Amino acid sequence: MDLSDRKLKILQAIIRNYLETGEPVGSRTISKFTDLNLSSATIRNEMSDLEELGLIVQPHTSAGRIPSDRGYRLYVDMLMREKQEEMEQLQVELNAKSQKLDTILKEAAKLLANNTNYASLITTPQYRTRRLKFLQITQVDPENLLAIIVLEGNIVKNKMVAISTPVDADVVLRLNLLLNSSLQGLDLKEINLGIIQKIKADSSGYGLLVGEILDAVAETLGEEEMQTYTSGATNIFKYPELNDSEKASHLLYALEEKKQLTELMYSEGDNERGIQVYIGNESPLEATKDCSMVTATYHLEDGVYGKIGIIGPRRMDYEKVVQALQNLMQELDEILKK
Amino acid sequence: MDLSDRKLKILQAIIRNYLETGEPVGSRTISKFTDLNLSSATIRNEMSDLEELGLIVQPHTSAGRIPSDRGYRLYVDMLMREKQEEMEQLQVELNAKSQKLDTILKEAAKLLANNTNYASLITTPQYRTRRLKFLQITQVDPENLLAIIVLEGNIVKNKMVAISTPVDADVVLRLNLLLNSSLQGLDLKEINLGIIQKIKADSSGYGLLVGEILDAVAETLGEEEMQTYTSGATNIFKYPELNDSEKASHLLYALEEKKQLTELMYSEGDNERGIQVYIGNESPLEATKDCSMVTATYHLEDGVYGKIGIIGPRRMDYEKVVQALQNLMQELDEILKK
DNA sequence: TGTTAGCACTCGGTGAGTTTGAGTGCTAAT
DNA sequence: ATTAGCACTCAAACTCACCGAGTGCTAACA
Repeated sequence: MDLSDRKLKILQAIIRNYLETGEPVGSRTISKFTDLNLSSATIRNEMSDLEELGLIVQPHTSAGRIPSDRGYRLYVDMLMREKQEEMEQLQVELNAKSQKLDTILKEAAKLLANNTNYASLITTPQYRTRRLKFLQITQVDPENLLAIIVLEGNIVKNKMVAISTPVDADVVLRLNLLLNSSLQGLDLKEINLGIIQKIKADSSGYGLLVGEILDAVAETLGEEEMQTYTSGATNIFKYPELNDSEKASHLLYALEEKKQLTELMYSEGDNERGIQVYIGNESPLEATKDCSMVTATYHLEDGVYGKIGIIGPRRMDYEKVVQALQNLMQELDEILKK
Repeated sequence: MDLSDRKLKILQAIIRNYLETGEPVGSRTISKFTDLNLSSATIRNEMSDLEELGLIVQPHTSAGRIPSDRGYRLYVDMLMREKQEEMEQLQVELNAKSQKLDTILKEAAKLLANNTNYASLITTPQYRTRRLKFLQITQVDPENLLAIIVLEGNIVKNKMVAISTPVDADVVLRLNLLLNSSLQGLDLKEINLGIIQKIKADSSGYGLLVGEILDAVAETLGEEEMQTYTSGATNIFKYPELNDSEKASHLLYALEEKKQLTELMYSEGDNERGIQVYIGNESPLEATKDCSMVTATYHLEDGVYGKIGIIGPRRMDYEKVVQALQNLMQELDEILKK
């Protein structure tokens, strides 16, 4: 049996209708809904075929049909191919008043959630490959030094270092010189034990102090602080099929914990550019078995990227979501590249 | 009609029992449950009185009784008075490995939620009255200066300032001297327009540059970035009486938005030290009409404080919650004062 | 006078039986 | 190849009787 054009049209009609109503859709509905001018009986025959092909299922005998995961998949794939060119803008407007990255990201998540009525999540970008621009040690008070670390792209981190013995100003000055000349321009990965040993050796006399500081710096840099922000978690209550306490609770828990979802978003290695769609059981995550998830990647500059995702019911308006994601990605790119 | 000791005991028994089961409790249960050795009939009479006093209510004729908001209130007040002295420790152990305030606070919220099985929230402390310890300007690259601001208590903030014209090293040095001598030791409130004008006047020649920097500094300090972290939001699904989508959705939305809840926590002005309890409709917030909320204040040092709160069902184990809050406050005090 | 036993009454919850209606599959006619 | 017609299915909604926990009241009791 083959997938005639008519069958595809019927499948599409079934999915569209189901997206709207959330109810199983019957032959009569389709017969009226489409412009194919076919009777419900004919539709029934076709539906029977579609079911045999595994694209739609009946929740129980004598109920209408709903799309299966495979059905959605086909639909999404079709969509993606079609919508490649036409691009009606969906208004997504990031207000970049604040320069702070995390504020922008949080706002982006919120925007996305509000625009789509699904839950959204977004991660901070990964800086693994950034180079150290410079490093500055300052004496704050007799017991504390402040280490300020500036990375390429003007990412600033700081760390208070409690020191065991007071030092005076010119030592701090020399420390700065030493550390900067040794570390400047290095990749975070390159600042490893070897280098640290070498610096300690070079620092005639201040070995202990230098050690303390380097440890602190390494620790600060090591804090891989990828964060994930979520928004619109409560949107899921808008969809009756997720709105039972069992499912909602699991899903919300996953959104609160974020860890698993974040991992999932980063797991699809190859597909770094472009949009990834998980439909129902395609997701390895228990909590999202009854949902669909659409993820995308935004790019800051070469090699530095973060992820955006949307979670909603299986009957998600994939068209709109993909649209919204693309717009947002574009806007993020613009703002972040400044 | 008076509140005899016996009535109090019965009320207490009713509440205790209801806290456990979540079901309306009947006279027979109390008759067995307490050591008063009274028949159910007697209990019924007493319960009838308690109902007349507005301390308990029947959800419908021929059902057991459940505590009213007033009943809970009485119970909580009794509890608070009694438990003033005895203090069995509840294990609350903050792992202070990271020095970063927000990490500690997030962990505190999580801990609290896990220990109590309710939802928790915590705000970052307010620094309004902190003094400027010192300020440092560093040249990062030809177009950018980095302003680092250290406040009392070693709170570090930083801000990148894009400058219109490049400057050389000794100008930066003089800037540092000027700004520090003018601003050091000042309260954030004291750094106002007047002072800024005066500094600009003093900065013969660099007026424009100084202006840019001061604006940036003021902006950074002005960013009153009180944040609220929540945890354990999904715990509310554990309580059937909150576990209907209408209520849960509202509550979770409030927890996601945080704004209203934060305002509420800070609204009780006078009660700055100590623990505040809102039972059901006592709260002005629509979203928590079916919940109880217990809030407490933790103190960093004079005048600097933040809030912790717990949200759960009306039948919250107030005893445990108050206990947990007190322990956590104590622990926070210790860690944060370092 | 306070406590108790007994009894009639109330009402939410449960479960069995019934009805309804949307939807299907099959067959025969077009 | 399409359609009209019809018998069949089954979840959802509704009805109804019954159960039992719990009450209020009254009368008896210590």
